[in-house]
Amino acid sequence: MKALEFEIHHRLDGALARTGTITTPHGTIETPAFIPVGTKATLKALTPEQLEGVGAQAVLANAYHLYLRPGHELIDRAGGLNAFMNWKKPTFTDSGGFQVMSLGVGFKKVIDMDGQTDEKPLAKKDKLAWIDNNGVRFKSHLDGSYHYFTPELSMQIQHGIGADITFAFDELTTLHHDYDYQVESLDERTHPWAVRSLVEHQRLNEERSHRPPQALFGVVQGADHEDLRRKCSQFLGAMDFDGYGLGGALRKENIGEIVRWMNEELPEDKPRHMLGISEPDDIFECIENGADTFDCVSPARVGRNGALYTRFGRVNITRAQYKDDFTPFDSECDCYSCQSYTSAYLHHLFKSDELLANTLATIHNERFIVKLVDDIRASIADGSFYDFKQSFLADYYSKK
RNA sequence: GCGGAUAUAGCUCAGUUGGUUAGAGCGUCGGGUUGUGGUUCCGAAGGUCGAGGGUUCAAUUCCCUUUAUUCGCC
Repeated sequence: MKALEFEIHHRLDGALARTGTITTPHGTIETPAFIPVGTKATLKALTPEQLEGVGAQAVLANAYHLYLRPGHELIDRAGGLNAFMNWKKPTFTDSGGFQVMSLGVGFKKVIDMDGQTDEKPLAKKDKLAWIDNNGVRFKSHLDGSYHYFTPELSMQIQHGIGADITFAFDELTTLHHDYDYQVESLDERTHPWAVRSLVEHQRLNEERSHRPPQALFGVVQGADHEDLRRKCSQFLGAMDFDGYGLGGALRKENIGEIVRWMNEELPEDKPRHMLGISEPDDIFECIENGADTFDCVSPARVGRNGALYTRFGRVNITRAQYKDDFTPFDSECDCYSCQSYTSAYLHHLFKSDELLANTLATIHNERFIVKLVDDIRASIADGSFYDFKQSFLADYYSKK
């Protein structure tokens, strides 16, 4: 059994977009696809059946969180992530590399897409991560205990968890780091760590032959510098990864261009996963420029806070206009929430701080983004991508 | 009937010996959220300080009257 197979089915003329299938030991993913995030082996507020109900083809969990609790050895003893969380389809795990940045530099606006923020980095005393060229020292946000992550440990954790697709341990820099730091980060950490991740990964796949083989994606960094993005893509592209993660600080206004720089250099016959992206305009840009899969917490997070997606943009269900609106929130939506409840009821659940609010909002938002990417996939297959993009985005941002 | 207490934002209450545009929590309204540090962050609106009169340069604050609520006693 191979860890991963990738087939390309359709291509978009004049662009890097394609449709295809990623096949893993736990099933197949039709791409492009949106992969919901279940950080701690659950998509908050949803059962696996509900997650499947929104059309999720896979789920992405986080090595850092599961290492701290309940521990990757425990998940291994449970039979792996799929068995542990009762999820039958493919799984991904992030390496913990994101936490190097979020716990270390700690910008409140984590990705800081536009690079223009008033947010200050964490003061030294508030930092929970310290980086060196061998790895990263973390202070657990749960109990304050110290842990030292290396590429090898990240891979051991990700193999213990047992996701089908894992990611190399990398350093996510921000747009606030200067060019020299970006160069140093690639040369001293992200590149050598990718090599070490791959070596340890291959060793673990042999050692753990009783488990289904796992795939490893290298993660491209380089912030918004074309030379660094291309250089990193070439470096990682020459290695024996099963696919690639497109990561790091991405400037919102030219996210498509940055993705193109990477995908022009990366091997065409391997899948590319866009880390942490889910806004509709970003998704269109990234797919057009060759991204195959996406993950992001945003649909779930904003949903739990009462912001729901519609064809005409994102709106807060807590707004007074929904108080006595007895129609479905989105009459065009085929999700369970919109098929079964009114806006007035959703509004009431949020105002009352009821748990079901989280469930219904998460179902709607995840379904919305999953379906959007499904529709984009169909539009590439039938050649209507540009028309679909134009009309969708015109509606979606018509109010802004 | 007598005595006491209380009246400040929609609600529950602060308001320091009288001193610039009277505050908080909750609620209301609007916005934010992009490889998650589980119920979050930001902002806004809203008050003739029960009413009337008086003292004072100045009253939510002191005095008088009155109204309402509430407690206790006949």
